[in-house]
Amino acid sequence: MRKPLDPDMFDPVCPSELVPIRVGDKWAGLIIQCLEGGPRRFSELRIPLRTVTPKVLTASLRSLERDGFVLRTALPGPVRHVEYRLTPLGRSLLPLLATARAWAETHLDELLTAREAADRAR
Amino acid sequence: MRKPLDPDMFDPVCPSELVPIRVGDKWAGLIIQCLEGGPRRFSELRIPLRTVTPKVLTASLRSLERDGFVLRTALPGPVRHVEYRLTPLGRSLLPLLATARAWAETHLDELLTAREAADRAR
DNA sequence: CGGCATCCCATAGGATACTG
DNA sequence: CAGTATCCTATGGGATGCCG
Repeated sequence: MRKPLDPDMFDPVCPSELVPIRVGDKWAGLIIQCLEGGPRRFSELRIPLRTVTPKVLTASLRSLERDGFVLRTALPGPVRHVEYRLTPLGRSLLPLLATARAWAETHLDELLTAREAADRAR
Repeated sequence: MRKPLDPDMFDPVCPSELVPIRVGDKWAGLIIQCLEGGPRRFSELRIPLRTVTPKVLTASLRSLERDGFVLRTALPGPVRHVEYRLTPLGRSLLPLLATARAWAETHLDELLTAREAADRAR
């Protein structure tokens, strides 16, 4: 049984781009949280990540793999099947990502308000 | 009495660039931690931040100000004097930055080891 | 299915020099 | 002192199309 992913995180209405906290590159944080519930395949990752292109997703996964956050496993068989899973090191980032999410939930609108006011003032 | 800053944070031997956690732009996290101990002037910030150029420091401070993390105050008087201080919103990032630092202290060498191994394998 | 090859562009950020 | 002004480049990331 796989843990469902928080839908808000990928909601274009609340783009993570506005959150001034990033883990790795643009997609790494989301990827790691996608993998929290267990291994995922390449195309499974593309679904919640909607707008990510294969090239960029590959690059991000390779980077995560290189730094020991993610383990890539190509399963044998007639059909091609590749799995990505978190390593313990990758899992060590989960509390941080949860904290970042919590920060965003309680403070992001303050940021937005301040930005709006600053932009209106000039 | 101003709280001394952690020297390791700015040590080129442990460049924060390797830490896959960023708050805002390249310098924002360091700036915020520089301001933790109280208001600082422009040129005071340049000292721990050693390699930052004035242009980039200005840009980062403007961005932090725009988003309500930092308050800029130009004090009156014959000599020019500008102070930067954290707002409550800016302070709300401090626990996050502390967590990031803690992560780096306990896991950064794992990352480095994994990266080294991955680079040697290819 | 799980990518890679190619092209392209915007932006971040650094170097250097100058100023009110 | 606290910035601006210019210029320059690296790279992150997107678009598109092809492949075993």
